[in-house]
Amino acid sequence: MRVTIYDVAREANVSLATVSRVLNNSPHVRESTRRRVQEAIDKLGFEPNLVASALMTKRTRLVALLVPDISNPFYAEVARGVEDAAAELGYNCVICNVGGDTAKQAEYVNVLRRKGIDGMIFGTANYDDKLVLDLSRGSYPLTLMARDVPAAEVNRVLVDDGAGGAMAARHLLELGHRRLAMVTEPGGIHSSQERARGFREALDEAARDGVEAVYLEAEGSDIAAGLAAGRRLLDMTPRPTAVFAANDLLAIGILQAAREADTRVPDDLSVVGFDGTVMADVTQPPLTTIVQPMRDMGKAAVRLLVETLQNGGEHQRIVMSPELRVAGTTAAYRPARPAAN
Amino acid sequence: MRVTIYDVAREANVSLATVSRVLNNSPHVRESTRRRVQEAIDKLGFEPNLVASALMTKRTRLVALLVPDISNPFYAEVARGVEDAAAELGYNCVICNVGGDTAKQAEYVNVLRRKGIDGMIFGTANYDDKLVLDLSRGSYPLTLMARDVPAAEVNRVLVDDGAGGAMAARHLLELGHRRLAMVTEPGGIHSSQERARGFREALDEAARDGVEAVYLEAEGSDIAAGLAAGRRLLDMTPRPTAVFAANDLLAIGILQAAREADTRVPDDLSVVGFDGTVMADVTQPPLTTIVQPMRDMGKAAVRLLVETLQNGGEHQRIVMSPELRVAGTTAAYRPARPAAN
DNA sequence: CTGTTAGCGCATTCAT
DNA sequence: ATGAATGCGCTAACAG
Repeated sequence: MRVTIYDVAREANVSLATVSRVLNNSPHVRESTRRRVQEAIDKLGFEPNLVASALMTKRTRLVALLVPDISNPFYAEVARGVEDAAAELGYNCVICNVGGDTAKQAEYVNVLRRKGIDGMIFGTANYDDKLVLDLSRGSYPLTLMARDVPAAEVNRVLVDDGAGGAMAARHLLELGHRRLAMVTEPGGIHSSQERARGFREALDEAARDGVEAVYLEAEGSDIAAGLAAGRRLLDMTPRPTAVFAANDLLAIGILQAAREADTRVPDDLSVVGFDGTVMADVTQPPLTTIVQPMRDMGKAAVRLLVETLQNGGEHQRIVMSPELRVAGTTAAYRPARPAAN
Repeated sequence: MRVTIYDVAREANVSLATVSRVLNNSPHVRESTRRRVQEAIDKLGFEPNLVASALMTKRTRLVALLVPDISNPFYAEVARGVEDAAAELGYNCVICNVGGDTAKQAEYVNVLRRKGIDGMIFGTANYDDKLVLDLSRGSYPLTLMARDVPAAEVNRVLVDDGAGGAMAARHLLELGHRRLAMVTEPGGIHSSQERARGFREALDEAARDGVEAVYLEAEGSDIAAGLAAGRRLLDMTPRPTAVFAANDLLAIGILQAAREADTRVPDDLSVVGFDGTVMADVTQPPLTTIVQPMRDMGKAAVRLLVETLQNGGEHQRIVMSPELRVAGTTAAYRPARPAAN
């Protein structure tokens, strides 16, 4: 970056301002001068310094994506959508793994703002996230992604978790299951609670014919937590014949627990997951799951954010619909089970 | 970002220069003035604008990571390492999905440079990548990651693919397999070829007792390509008793082909993958694979890059060792197979 | 349509 | 140890 706008101006016998106008496609430039300037640009191989430009315009065309962990397939898929849409719109995307650490997250946000990042997508936020509320009050451009903070004035891209839970419930009921279980994520993860609510309500609607349901809270959100929860589940008497897990990883853990216990899936236990990550496709049998449109969610998040950046305007809220993908881990309830082995 | 260094200077009754010195921890500031300035900073809630700073210093403390696809678990894991190490060193990380498109990649790089990105990590590069060579000649700070461009003067973090291939070969030989296959990625993917070379050489060393090996080139690098290759493989007569796939996804595809054909793994066919992504853990049985230290590779890549950014100096080359992780898809060759079903 | 004049917010000489 | 002056490379009024 050595040749500057000034060099171009001299080469083309015009002023800085004219070069700048050409660069920014201002309509107020005669075609012949535009060409002359363009030639000078090409000849000198001039490439505008966007840092200098950002200092004036206050826009870096950089957005940030904050996620708990980019190596988690769900967030990786979302990130793919975010980056794709950002690139399409002329933005680049800064990625941040914030884990669960609130202080770390605040520090990240602070540095990013000072670096001139135009706006952020939060793939992680608590229900009453102070940081989000502060940024929202300062009207810093934000999109929340798969996590809501009801009190904040920001864009949102959500998935109808309740509807997803209901889909799982109805699927299992239709297969004839009457003794059901759900494994939820620990603590106050809002989306997990919503999935449970939808599941419960759908069961309640159908409760006329003696449906029982038990709810287990896992001790984490990963495969190991699913395995532990699965073991507890399989020890229960009477044992549920079908289980809905709040995410795919938990479901996969439950599959492992079933294998340990020589419980056949789906013959002796039906399992439904949530997310539809690539992991669901490689289990054996492939996991029946409630699919979130991860990539599209990422794209939508960027589009809302950029819309806010460029046009301001009202904050938008997009609620996407999950979808049941029936694969190999669910089957009709069979009252009379053949002896195994 | 409304309060500037100038406001602080007035508040503390000093000049801009002094405030700047305090901000940059210059030793030439009296302790009492430093404190006075610091108080003014705190009182006003001043936060330095890093864009302005970058315009002077030419350093944004932003690095970019270019990968084919962040939703690919291998790159997601690498990205996790990159971002972690970057954060630790005070850098942020811009992520870019460049797919296989050379022109798109060049365009990305161009914009990133103009945005002042300090250096880049290439998780994708051809053997004689023109872009990498150009950047290298312009002495733009670069680290190549899992892909080499021999002629370039840049940092590198590589994995000993040849050694990995050899590990796979020796593992299978030790299990008594004598009729082997390898499924490679298509075209000129250097790492895949190296894995094949290591595999072949290890077999050659042991060739005294009649080892046969066949090499299949898959038509892609994903599960579908593995499935197709697996079908071809299982149709061969005599059929190989063990197969080494150039990556986990291909291996998973082969597992699926085996299932289709009622070929039991590992009883009737042993399968070894390469990478050690999370996907390898959730197949049934879990995939025996050659593990790359993905996260550490990402961290090392950043460290080399930042080292170059801060101290210049010689370009470094780190070669990491892969590791055999024996799981459930490999077993001893059994000449007399019991009738199945 | 084009040129002149000011900055954006900070770092960095060079004096003192 | 501190201050005054200058400029990083560009955009944005405001004239003309």
